This record gives sequence, C-alpha cells and structure tokens, in this order.
Amino acid sequence: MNLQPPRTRIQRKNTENILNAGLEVFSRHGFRGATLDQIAAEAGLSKPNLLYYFPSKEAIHVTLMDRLMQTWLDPLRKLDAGGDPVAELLAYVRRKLQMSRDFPRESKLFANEILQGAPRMLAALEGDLKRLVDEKAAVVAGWSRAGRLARIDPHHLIISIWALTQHYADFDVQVRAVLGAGHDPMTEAESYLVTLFTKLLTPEG
Amino acid sequence: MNLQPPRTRIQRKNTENILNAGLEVFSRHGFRGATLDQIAAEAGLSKPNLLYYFPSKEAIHVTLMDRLMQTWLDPLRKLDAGGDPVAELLAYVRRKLQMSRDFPRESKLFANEILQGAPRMLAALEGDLKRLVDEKAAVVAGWSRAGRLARIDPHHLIISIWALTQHYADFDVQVRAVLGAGHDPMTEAESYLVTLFTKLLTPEG
DNA sequence: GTTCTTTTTGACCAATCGGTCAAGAACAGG
DNA sequence: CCTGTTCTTGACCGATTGGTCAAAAAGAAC
Repeated sequence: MNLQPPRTRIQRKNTENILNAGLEVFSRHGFRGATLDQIAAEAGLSKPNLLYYFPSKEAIHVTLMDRLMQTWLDPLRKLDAGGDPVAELLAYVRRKLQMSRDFPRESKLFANEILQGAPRMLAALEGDLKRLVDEKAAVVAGWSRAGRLARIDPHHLIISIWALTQHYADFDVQVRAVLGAGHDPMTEAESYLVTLFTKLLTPEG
Repeated sequence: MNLQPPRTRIQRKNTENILNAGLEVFSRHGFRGATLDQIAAEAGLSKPNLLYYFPSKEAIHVTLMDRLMQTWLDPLRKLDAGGDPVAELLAYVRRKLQMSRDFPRESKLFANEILQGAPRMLAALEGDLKRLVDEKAAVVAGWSRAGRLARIDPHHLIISIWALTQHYADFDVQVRAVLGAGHDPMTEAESYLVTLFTKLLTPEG
C-alpha cells in the first residue's frame, strides 16, 4: 500500500504517473465522467495495478485536489504588501495568466470541481482560500485608502483576476473559435489584461 | 415518436419536463457524468417513457445545446451600433450578468460543454458565434476609431465580458465561499463590473 | 541461488450504464 | 360503447462501471 512519502523508485514513478494520468482524464471529463480504465490506460498500467497504488478513484482525485490547492494559490501569496500597488497587482495578473498558459489541465480540473459545486473542495475554499483572500484584500484596501490605488472592491478585484485569467485556459476552445486562426490568445490576452487592469487600478490624478 | 413541433398537450408538457430535468442534471454532472435514470427521476418519468420522447441521451443534450445557443447570444445581438458606445456596452454587460443570475444552470451547461472541448458544439462556435462576434467587434472597432470609445481590442473585450459575467454563475460556490456570508454576489458584481468597464471603455478626455 | 518483499496481472464480481421490447393503460373520436 | 392511437411500464439486454482476489512475476538482500 502507498505510504507517504513513496519510498522506492518504482513507487515514486508510478504514483507520479497515475496522478498525471488522472489530471489528464479528470480535467477532460470531470470526476464522474472519468473512468479508472481510462486513467490506467493513460498511465500505462493495468487497472488492478493502479489500484495497488491508490485505494480508489476518489483517492486519486483527492490527492490531485490537495496538490492543486497548494500551487494554485502561490501567485496570490507572492503579492507583496511592500511593493508598488499597481505593479504588484499587474505582476499577479501576469503570474496567474502564466499558470493558465502552463497548466491548463490543472485549471480545468479546478473549474470542473467548482462547476459541480465543489463537493470535494468546499472546506478548502472556505478555509485556506478565504483566509488568504481576506488577508490580501486587506492589503489592497490599505493601498486604496492611502490613495496609491483606485478605490475598488478588493474581493471582487481578486475574483475578476481569477475570472479573466482562468477563462483563457478553461474556455480555450471557445476563445480560439472566436478569434479564428492566426491568433495567439495568450500573448494577446496579456497585453489586453495589462491595459484593462492598469486603467482600473491607477488612481485618479 | 417526437415530431417538431410537439402536438398534443402531453407531448408538450413531457418534452419540456425532460429538457428541464436534463438541464438540471447535465449542468451539475456534465454529459458523461449524467445518467438517464437521474434525468428520468428528475422529470418524474420512467426511463422507457423518457426514451419514448427522446431517442437517446445525446438527443436530449443536443436539443438543449441548440436551444441554449439561440438565447445565449441574444444579449449580444441587441448591441446597437446606433446607440451611445459606452452605454451600449454597459447595457450588454448588465444583460449578460442578468443571464448569469437568472439562468445559472444554462451557464453551467455551456461551461461544461466548453470545458470538455465542445465536442457537440464546436461547429456552432466556429459558425454562428464567430460570425456574430466578428460583426459586433467591427461595430466596437468603429466606435474606437471614431474616438467615441477607448482604444481596445474588440474581440478580447467581448471575451472579457463573457469571462467576468459567466464567472459569477459558473464559479458561484467559490465566489460565495470567498465573500463569506452576508454578501449578495450578483448585486455587488453589477456595480463592480460597471465601474470596471466604465474605466476601461471611456475614451481619454 | 534462496528467501522475502514488492509489484503486476487475469479472472472475476455486483452494480450500473444506455437502450430495447412487448404488452398493457389511458386517451381520443365517433 | 367501441376502436384506433397515444402513452406508460416492467422485464430484460449486453456493455461498462469501480473494485477484489489469489497467484504469478520481478526485485532486493544475502
């Protein structure tokens, strides 16, 4: 059975293999739509062998969600109360967009879970996530009060950054369909979003 | 068998019943995650009876997607080239947000389909949707050139309106978790988004 | 090479999946 | 009331689902 941390090389390799396969399949079909056979095939293992490393389909999903929450919040954690307000927030937007570019499967996995009511993640949302957001929202509110940032609702600001950046990963197919061929959605998105948030955040003066 | 349009009262009522049940179940679990038994139970019918009105699970989904495409694009169709640019776009944002408020299930159904790569909708995206967007983007570009609107990429403007408004329906659980109790996400969203797009769209003066 | 543990697998299980079918129940028009 | 159509259903189908199990294969340690 799998202990943490995985001990042997084989365990480490296969565990990582399975999680990668799970990410691939869950992000494309959602939890209920994904099958163990698909995941096993994607991982290059037989189904019983897969279940030797993880006790159930849910266990794979839970492990993925735990890992996801860790890395998903990193860009926000890096928001520095000591830096320049507009520059800090623009840098956050860029980091978040970079994650959409580099980790679209993770973004879709997250979106799938939330869409279905976050049955396996609600606690994390109301716990770690809310705490971090409240903390950073207070920083933003402080900047606003000091006149270093436009007056803006800090919670909805953060929500809108999520919406705009993750949309380019989650709705990728639609974005490409609407833009047509010959476009690089992510590069265009970066300059568009920088413009948008610069106008939104720069204090009057 | 079901002809269009449904003739008898019973056909009309049951067909509508099934589509409503399908909307409920598909929007919560995605296509693969939804089962005929769930839909039948939700519609208050036996499974064979459900299949008397629709030949397959896919037929229910296809019918829903067709209907969805019709109403989903209405707010954008109403964008009037003859109106005041900023006011017209703000009104579009409000209509779109209203749809998130009033039809969250439809929004999630759409999101589920796109997330999975739009296997049953790609043609519509690249056809009707792209045509309409291109047409309205041209209107926006005209406004920009005339100096009646800030210089902005019109396609990404429309994409950002979708992202921001639909997020409040699709990621509803997360939004509520982050805001905490005692908030009305949709009302707050409206004033936040009006502020955002006013700053973004108002031409320099 | 022997022994012990770790890893892999084919065969199998009950439950559920989408869908069929024939026969009965309800309804309509006369 | 009778008769033809519409509507409904229980029983059933093969395929697939998540998961089990015992036994074989592969490593590791000496």
